[in-house]
Amino acid sequence: MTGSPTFQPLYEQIKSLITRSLVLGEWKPGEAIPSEMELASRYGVSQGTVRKAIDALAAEYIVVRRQGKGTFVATHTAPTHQYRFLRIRADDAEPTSDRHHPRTKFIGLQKDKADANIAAKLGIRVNQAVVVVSRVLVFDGRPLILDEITLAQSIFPNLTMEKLVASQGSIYSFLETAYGTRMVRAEERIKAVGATKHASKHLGVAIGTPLLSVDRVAYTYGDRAVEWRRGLCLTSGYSYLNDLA
Amino acid sequence: MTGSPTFQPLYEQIKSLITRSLVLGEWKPGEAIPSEMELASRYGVSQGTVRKAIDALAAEYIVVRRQGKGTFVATHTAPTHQYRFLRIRADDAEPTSDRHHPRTKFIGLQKDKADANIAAKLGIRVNQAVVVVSRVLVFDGRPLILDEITLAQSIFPNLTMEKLVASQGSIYSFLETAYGTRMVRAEERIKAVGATKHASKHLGVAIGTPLLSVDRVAYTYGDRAVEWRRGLCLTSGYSYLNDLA
DNA sequence: GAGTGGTCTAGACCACACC
DNA sequence: GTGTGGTCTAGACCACTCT
Repeated sequence: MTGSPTFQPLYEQIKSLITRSLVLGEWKPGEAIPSEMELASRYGVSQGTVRKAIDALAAEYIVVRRQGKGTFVATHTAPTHQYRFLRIRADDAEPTSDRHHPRTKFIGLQKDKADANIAAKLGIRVNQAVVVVSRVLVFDGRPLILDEITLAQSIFPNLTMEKLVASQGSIYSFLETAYGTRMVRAEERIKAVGATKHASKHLGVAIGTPLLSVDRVAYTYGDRAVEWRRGLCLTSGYSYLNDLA
Repeated sequence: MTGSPTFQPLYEQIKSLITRSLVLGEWKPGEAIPSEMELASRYGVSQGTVRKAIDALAAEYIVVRRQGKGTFVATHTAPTHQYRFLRIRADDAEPTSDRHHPRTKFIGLQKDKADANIAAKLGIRVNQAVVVVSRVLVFDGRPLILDEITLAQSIFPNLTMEKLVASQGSIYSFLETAYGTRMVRAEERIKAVGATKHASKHLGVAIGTPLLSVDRVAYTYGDRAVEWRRGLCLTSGYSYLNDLA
């Protein structure tokens, strides 16, 4: 007779509890979470229910299962997952080939205040402090992508060029180890644009050259937007890959 | 001591059996497949194992579950799934809004022979007969996408302009009802290019205007490639959306 | 061998659709 | 009410990893 209008399965609730522990940092990226049996007794449910909750988290790449070893908090630091969100591949390479590590050239870092657009995308207030990182990604010696990455200072304080340059690998890997904030998913909006003067300089092409403009909002646990970026991408010999299902 | 090197779970085998029935047309798109209990007794396994097989098929949108009613073969004919693979959205629309049905303007249909590139993509022999359909998709009165769609005649025989024009809705919906071939997934490769003379004419923009070039290979059951297309897409006021996970 | 995730089963009960 | 898919449980056994 309670008449709960919104029925929520037990495994969804368990999934939320596990996610909550991830947000609170009880288990850090790369670490193992407790075994299914342990979690089952902790939450007072059967192992099968915990399993279904973890299945859902594994499907979202929030955790990774390894048979015989345990279940681990997913991370961007592993070489194979460094550039998990990067969809650019050489046209002559296999889509599945993971050997495409670009080299990063940092260009600048400016402190700024959020305008209305960025404030809306990041869910912060207008004029709140942000950091804008500019960089170029170099593939096989060719500068292909010019990125402008905007982060809220409240979440990523004391970010400096020195730290970025010192960090190896992807920026997500760095943010994860330095601030404990892991990017879980992202939304991209793609357009075709002509190269601006600024882009033409950094990518070494003529002004007006067609480029992909890739806008991205990246989210951490609990669908919280924590990054906005715009990438300008040269696509001669390279393409943006997407699987539709 | 048999030492089976490649262990395959029971539910994977059941999944293959169900897929086989789909390929053979035992259950047509839109129809219900037998209940879990029926399939369980047919294959001599428990209901839970059948459930797991169907779960996998449902995750790939090959079948659709409806609580209380049954499990149905997925289809492109439902209004909400007509343009399931179309990722273009108006910038001012919600990404989730499904009200974006474009209008189709067919331009031409030519019979041709597969060149090396198309033969490789479609897995057919060079010089095998193909049909190339040209069309423009019109959004809100504006011509946005110029498509060139290549299909093997062996799979889609007797395709004519009349039939296409007479068909309502998406081309996948038509191919599904007319030939029973359902597109299950697709791979796209995206580049930025300048509008050719041909494209500029049909999209009403200047030559050289930056466009998205979207190459697609679409697959039916069993990962069989059955369509190759190239779309040229104008992105003023509209974007290509992609979710990264 | 001990511990982990992975599979399979059998049965109970819940939520939903149709009659 | 009957039949469907959806959830939850309990237990058995398999496959993998490490010691």
